[in-house]
Amino acid sequence: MRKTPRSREASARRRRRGQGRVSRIPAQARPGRTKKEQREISVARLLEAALGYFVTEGYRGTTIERIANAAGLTKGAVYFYFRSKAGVLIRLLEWAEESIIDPTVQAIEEAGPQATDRLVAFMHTQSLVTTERPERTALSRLVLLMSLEFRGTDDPIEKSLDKMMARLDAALTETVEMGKRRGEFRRDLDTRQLVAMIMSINQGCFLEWDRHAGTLDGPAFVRAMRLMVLAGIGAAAAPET
Amino acid sequence: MRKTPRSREASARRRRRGQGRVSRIPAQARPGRTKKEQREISVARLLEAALGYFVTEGYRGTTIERIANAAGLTKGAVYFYFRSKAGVLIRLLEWAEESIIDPTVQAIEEAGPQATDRLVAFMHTQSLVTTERPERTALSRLVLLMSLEFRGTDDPIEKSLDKMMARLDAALTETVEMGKRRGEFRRDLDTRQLVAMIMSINQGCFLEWDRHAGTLDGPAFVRAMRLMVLAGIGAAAAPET
Amino acid sequence: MRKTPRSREASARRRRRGQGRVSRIPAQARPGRTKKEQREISVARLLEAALGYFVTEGYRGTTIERIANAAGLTKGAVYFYFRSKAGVLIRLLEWAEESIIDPTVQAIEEAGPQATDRLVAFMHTQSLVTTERPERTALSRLVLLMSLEFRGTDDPIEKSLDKMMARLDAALTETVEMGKRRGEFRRDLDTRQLVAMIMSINQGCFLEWDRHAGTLDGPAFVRAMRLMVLAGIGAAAAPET
Amino acid sequence: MRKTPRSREASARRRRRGQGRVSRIPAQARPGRTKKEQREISVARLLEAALGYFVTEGYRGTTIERIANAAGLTKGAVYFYFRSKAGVLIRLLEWAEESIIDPTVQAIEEAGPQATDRLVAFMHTQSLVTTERPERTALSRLVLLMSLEFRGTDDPIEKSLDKMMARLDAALTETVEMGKRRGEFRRDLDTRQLVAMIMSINQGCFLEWDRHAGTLDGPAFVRAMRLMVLAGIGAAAAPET
DNA sequence: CATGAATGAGTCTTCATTCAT
DNA sequence: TATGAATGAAGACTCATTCAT
Repeated sequence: MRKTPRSREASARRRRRGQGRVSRIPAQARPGRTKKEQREISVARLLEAALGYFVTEGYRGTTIERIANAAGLTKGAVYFYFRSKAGVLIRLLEWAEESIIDPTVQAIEEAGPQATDRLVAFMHTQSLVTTERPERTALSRLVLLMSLEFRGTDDPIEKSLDKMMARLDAALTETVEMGKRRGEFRRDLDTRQLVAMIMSINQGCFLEWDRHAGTLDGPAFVRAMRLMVLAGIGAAAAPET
Repeated sequence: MRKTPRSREASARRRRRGQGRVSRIPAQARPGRTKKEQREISVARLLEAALGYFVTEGYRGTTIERIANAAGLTKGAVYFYFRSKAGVLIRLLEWAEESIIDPTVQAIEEAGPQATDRLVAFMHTQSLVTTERPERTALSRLVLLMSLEFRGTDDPIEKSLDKMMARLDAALTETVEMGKRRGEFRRDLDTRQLVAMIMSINQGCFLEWDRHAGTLDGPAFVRAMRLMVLAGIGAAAAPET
Repeated sequence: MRKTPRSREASARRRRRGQGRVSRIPAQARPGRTKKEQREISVARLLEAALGYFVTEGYRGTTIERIANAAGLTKGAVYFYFRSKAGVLIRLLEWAEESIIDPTVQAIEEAGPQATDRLVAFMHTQSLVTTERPERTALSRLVLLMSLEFRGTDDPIEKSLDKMMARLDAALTETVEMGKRRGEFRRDLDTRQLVAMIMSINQGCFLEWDRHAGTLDGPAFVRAMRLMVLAGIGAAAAPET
Repeated sequence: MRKTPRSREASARRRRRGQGRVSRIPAQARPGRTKKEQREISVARLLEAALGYFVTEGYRGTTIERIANAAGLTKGAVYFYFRSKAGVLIRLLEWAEESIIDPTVQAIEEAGPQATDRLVAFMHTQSLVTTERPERTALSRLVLLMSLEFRGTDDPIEKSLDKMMARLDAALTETVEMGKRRGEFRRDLDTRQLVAMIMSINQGCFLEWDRHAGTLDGPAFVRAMRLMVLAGIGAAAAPET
């Protein structure tokens, strides 16, 4: 029993002396593309592959080689496009900030005048479940998972993750304060606690969703989440028992 | 001169380890202890050290050597007491099952006749925050974190983790069903979704608590959580907006 | 400062290995070689080094590092070319099958019509002593030695070794039966025993040859062996005393 | 696939924290024995266990712990009775010298006046197969196997093994010379070669016997060996073909 | 643009050996 | 007489990273 987290799959040994190699069309062999196009395609494939592995096997659990192979390239190519393994994650995190955090913050700001609407906007843009753009869900998960994996690491990556989370905290804090002012949200709980609770539920739902991988009814789950949060935070909420 | 088939001459073994490590009194040198006592002390220290690292650096991120050193022992000692690195985790998980899952399930069963009481009992025994027995919090966190790290691993550890989670699921499912029957809980949401939500909040709170490491007011946070869950799940919950 | 989940900072890696090892020109630095050539050279060197150590120090007694160093490479290179330590042996065994067993079986089949000729062919192709292609002797020795070292191991290597030996057994059995039919060989001994005896002498001679490492006169020894076997197995053999 | 020569049997993990330990009557607990008796019993058990493992798994392949456990004792006990692992082998080798080499040399000297008788005596005392005193066979095998394993080791053990072999060589040399003088043995082969051949056959037979573990008819095999050697070495031996 | 060879630090694990009790 | 705790030096194997082509 020397296995463990995504252990040394026999698969990785497919390598050998290059005889039985899975027929893999070398990325550069594809015809009729400018270098720039090729570059973009390769980078995109690499990032997608990395994203897929990082959110399922973790950062440490993913080897550069697996990423490269999944993208139809070799290890060296990763170093051609990225400074290092961390560099890949950093790029992914930048992508997450652009496509998750920015839109979320923006959606909150652009939502109607009611705090409740803003809260709903927050939950929806987090895209817990989405079939249209699956990589968005993966990116959300990435932020959550990497926060966990890099917690207490003192790594620049931790900082940048913290920064992203802080942006969400800030947007939510503003929303909660507005909600309280407007009488939409309960006032018996500290703003800080309320924000923490919203984030808790949001993140917790990601975890649960993953845990039941596929056996949970997506739309129903999202609806349940929305109802729970609104009921829990609402002004109408039952007084302490 | 090669001795006995490539032997480890005892001769040349002059402790060359002392590169500044904390001066460490060899554990066995401590006087006046029976072997049984010594064993218990060492195992306990090792488990505590492992627990501490596993929940902060992750399983993969923790080396056997660090665990050993933190316990004032050497790598070899870990292998004297445990079969392998996984063996350490397994023992920790057994401990978690005994001291977290068992009491939680029991507390739910022994709580008053009301489903609400049972739900509160669940939340309290999960002991998100506790000063009395800090290792209980760590053990809860361990279960959560390891579930993440071993997800999709096909490792026996994953199975045992799943089993533990399933026990909580089962206890909560029963409670939710009772609550619905008795009119305590809302009926507009599927039991499965409700249970998933409770678990989500529970787990999400762990995450948030960690994330704000110490800057959150414990009791207030726990109270917020309780209020949120009760409001969200309660019969009095506001109908869908 | 802990970087990327417990990362191997490239930074601090200043070759601190140079503890007097033979000055070793990094293999890849050698100029003017295509990758294919380089690969072949490295694999060949590695296999030769491994063969040399395996037959003198045994499989267990040989470390990957020694093999690598003897080939002017580092441990990592061995794992670049072979799956594992066992993988090196397996490749060596394949080589042995091709260059020892195959030719031996073929030589027996192609030898003249007389069983005696076939037997002589068997002994000669086993190449107990040969100056032309010294690695053939080493490979023969390897098969013998590894059979011993892996005996009762339940390792796939044991199986493949058994298979090789079985091929020799089969070829000899056929030869002995033919010899008996044609009246060339004695009939007072069971075929099975006769075959076992031929193998015994063959293997025993390897052992003795090794034991007297160089102090025995090669050609004379081989001649003695041939005479012994022929006299012992011959039809003219003296009846039991 | 990280196994190999008698690899890390799961069995060795039977250890654990002493719960499921196989019920093992502690050697020292047996009543009504003087210390001297106990000593002798323990040493004997240890030596037998070591012998059994050394000849099946090899010296390197045998751990002190396995020896101890097989003898119903613990590792420490081995160090109580023997200086080291090598010490165990040395004692075993002394035993082999006493019970194999000495009797063999003596039997040769005491055999009748004919060289042939002496040669037969040599082969018989080597006791390739014997049911009466199985440890004699094991000890013979030990000498052969350890010669192989320690070959080229520069270890004192190698020297002592060489010494033992040299005694057999000497006795055989004398016998062969006598046989040539008396016209019993062929004179067309150098004495050295003849002696080497006899040793070869003797050792080769051990190997073959082991290889066919049990599927060979013992008495018939021994008889075949005797016939082969006598025919091969005899004066009546067929002239070179 | 990308590959393949090679490196070496790091990590798990094994095992002979020591020693207090 | 013997045990159990503990050590530490290997040794197998992994993987991020470098570099010539």
